Amino acid sequence: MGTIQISLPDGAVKEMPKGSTPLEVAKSISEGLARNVISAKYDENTIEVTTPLETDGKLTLFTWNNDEGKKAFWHSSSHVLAQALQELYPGIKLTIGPAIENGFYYDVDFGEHTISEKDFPQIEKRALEIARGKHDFKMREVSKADALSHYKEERNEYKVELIENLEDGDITFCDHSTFTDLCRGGHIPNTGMIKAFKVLNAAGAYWRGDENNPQLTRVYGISFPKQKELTQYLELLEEAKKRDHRKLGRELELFTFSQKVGQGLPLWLPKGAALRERLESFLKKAQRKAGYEMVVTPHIGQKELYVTSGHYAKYGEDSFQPIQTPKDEEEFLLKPMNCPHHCEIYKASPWSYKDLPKRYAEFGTVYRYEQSGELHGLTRVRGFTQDDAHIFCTPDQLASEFKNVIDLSLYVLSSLGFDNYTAQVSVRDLEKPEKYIGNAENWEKAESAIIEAAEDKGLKYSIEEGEAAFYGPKLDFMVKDALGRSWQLGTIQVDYNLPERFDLTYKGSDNELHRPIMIHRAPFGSLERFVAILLEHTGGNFPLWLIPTQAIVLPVSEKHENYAQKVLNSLENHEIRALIDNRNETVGKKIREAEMQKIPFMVIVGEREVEEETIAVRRHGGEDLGSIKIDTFGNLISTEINSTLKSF
RNA sequence: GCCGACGUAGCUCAGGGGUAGAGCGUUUCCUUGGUAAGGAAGAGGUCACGGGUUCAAUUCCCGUCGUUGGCUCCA
Repeated sequence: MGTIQISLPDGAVKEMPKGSTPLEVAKSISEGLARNVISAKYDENTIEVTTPLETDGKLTLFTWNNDEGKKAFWHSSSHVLAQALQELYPGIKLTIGPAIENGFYYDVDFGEHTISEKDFPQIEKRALEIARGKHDFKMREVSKADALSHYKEERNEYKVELIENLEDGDITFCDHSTFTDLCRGGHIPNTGMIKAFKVLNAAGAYWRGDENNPQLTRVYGISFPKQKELTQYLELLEEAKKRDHRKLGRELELFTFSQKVGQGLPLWLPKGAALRERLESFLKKAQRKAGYEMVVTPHIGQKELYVTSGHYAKYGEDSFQPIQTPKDEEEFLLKPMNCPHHCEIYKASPWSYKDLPKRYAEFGTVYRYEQSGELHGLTRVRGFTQDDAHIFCTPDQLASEFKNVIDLSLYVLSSLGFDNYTAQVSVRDLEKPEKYIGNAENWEKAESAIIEAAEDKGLKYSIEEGEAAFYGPKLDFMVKDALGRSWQLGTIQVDYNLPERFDLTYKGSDNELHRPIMIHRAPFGSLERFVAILLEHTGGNFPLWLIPTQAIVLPVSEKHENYAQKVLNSLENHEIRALIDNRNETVGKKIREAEMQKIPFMVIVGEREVEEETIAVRRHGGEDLGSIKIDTFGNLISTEINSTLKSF
């Protein structure tokens, strides 16, 4: 029996007997590692920790502290979930059960049976019993014919379909306890590592993600090596719920909805509207410096406008239906996009290459009939305002214009304290050309323009195939909400198609007419969604420059109201947005309520302050800044604002 | 749009076949209080809406609307 050379990530090379397992390698390093090792990778292949190693290679061992380790842990847990479900609900059909970012799920066809929250405890109980049995996960190779007959016997058409798409010789089953599942591999050594198990949710999910397919039940769960970690995770979820923008929006009186006005149509309350206005003027200022011009367009446009743009063919069916007028055959649409209007603005005059780029910006409110099941607070609504702009430029200008827009977008994100966004380049799906308009050559150009710009700016980005808009590829900035759901905020799109459809031209230096290229861009995306995500990120503690009320004056008693009023006026003269609370309540209560309203500064005035002509300042959270002069306070606020809000 | 859950006072929620309750908020009065809730009294509900079962429905059943967790979609 020979030996093999196993190299480890730290560069060390272990010589081990041929057929050693990753677990044995771990043991040779340390007992502790052997206890904690969950899964392994040999060269580029995910393997079991009990898989014998037969050749030289590079071994990586994973524990719970690696994402790969968690993935194996959760994927293994989904097998346990499946076994528990199969035992409790005989006759169900299992489909797929992957690990996800936080936990795992298993998609199951329950037939006539439905499950709901009431059933979770007994599923958890059974799953934990299985886990405690410390059953080993064992992989075995199965021929395609055997695999097919196994699942045909079970009358599981889903697994049969999966296997039919696999190559013979590349099919493995995984066994543990009495349970067998089609599986590619990547498991923990045995079920005993799973000490805590929670079924989180059950929801409908289409087979293979296609709404034309049957709907399965997706059972979500999460598991941990320690009970304490589950408890902590659940506490984290509870905390996240407190940052839900729908809850904070109500508490901070920013926005509301009315069934009478209509689903998905937000009503901005005065404080929310003031906040929006501030966001708008912030961006307008930056855009002015960046050479944008504001335009204004109406909320409706003739149907023909959207037939020209292609929006009608693509989205007409799923939109608010055309508005009729007294005149026969005249139809208007609520605008779902601003770009067609802006194209017509561009068309209003002839342009020379010397005039370009033209950058038309508008806070344009658009209406889309989003599916009812999609509506969600302010993040997905049917009427919303885009901080939209369209840049019309020559091919020569495209790269630098695109990069300037990236700069502007990053400026917006950083001014609002977003540092954990991801960039995503959305390109077309080459296998579904029917989803897109325009020719391949222009798509090619547009896609590479975006990727080059992203590279040039040193953005870390992922490429998402099939996520492009129907008229062009895009670069999106994605941010997660409190519950970990990812949302698109800013977007930048390159478009060769609308200029063609609207027959936009400019005269080049050769005295010939040329086609401009369009960049669609919105650094916030929509004001509604942006405010929602910002609320969840800040928990309502907005940056000082943005927050509706920066300070509240709290007189200690009614005797100090006159002075408090003077203080308020003075704060307003310092351009501090302040309120006064002169209700007949104790200071303690006023402070408590100001704290809950998340007002950054409480300005308390009583006997001492009247005499000394000062104010006692308390910061949100409790820090006492002591008695200071109003001018000092004014300086403190402006210094703080200037440190977060740089100019563009 | 699909699958599941939910809908009781402005908000958060309890209750349950015999037409309703708490806390906070609100109103009035007392109190003039120094860094996270001072006290008292009062007002406020077609129990989402529409049907059905029942002597009786807010409660049970069905439908509609809305909200919500997912799926699908997202110009």
